[in-house]
Amino acid sequence: MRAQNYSRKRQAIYELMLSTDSHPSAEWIYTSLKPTFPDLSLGTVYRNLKLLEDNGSIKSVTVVDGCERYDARITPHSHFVCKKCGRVIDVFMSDNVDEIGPTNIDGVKSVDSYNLIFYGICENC
Amino acid sequence: MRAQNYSRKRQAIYELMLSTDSHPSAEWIYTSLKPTFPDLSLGTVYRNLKLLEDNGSIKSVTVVDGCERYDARITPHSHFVCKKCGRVIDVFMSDNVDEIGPTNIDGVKSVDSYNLIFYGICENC
DNA sequence: CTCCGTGCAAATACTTTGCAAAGCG
DNA sequence: CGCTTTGCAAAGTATTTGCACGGAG
Repeated sequence: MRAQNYSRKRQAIYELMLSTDSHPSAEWIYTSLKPTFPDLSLGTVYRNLKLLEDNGSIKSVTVVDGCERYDARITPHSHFVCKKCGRVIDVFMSDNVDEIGPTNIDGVKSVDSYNLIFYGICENC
Repeated sequence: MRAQNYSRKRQAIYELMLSTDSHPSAEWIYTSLKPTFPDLSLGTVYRNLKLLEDNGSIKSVTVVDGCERYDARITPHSHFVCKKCGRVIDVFMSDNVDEIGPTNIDGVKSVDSYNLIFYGICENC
């Protein structure tokens, strides 16, 4: 097991993820990088997204219209999803959210994360 | 447009949904009802779930391992998803959750719902 | 007769995977 | 050389849809 990130394409995917707050889908990344890497294939994007997710570099936010959406922002925050256009927007909340956290839940051994998503209409729609 | 729910199979699907708190997937419903309706088809289950969702009788909770999970409990509450076995458990919280609600979010016109999901390990795993 | 509801199978759509070739240390 | 990464195409999987038939009013 080596320290890894030494693939150009993986690097590019990750950097693109870091540079945007649009919570990209695999398709979006593919389309964005295709001009720069004409031989890029969609399979590679999927593989690398999964890999980056596994090593904790990015997170899966949610599935919008059947497409998985990712976020390179690791610090805990919530999201808003536009029900019309599918846009995903970061939502930062006062830390009172933490107070919701891990209450005792019947039938649950341990809680280690949560995901809070708001739904509605964005200002462009 | 008539008041409708007068299909036997739809009725059965809805009643099954009401009788369980396991947040079924289409497949689970299909398997459960197949003995009673040997000629039931998966397509019908999907069609009726969508229909019930559209008319507000049930709600989509989340997607676990690629499978959409539904809930006939309409009153607002949260969920816990076991990352190992995929079990979905209802979570009822003190109403301080409401306080999280619709804060002003940049780029958002209106918020009309939210979805809060906890992840962790359930007591069976 | 006219709709609604359904079985069945084919079609979608996103994602995963097998494999052989290319890259990198 | 050995291990990683990738393109490509095929396979997978959950879900949707077209169509013709069956049932209720």
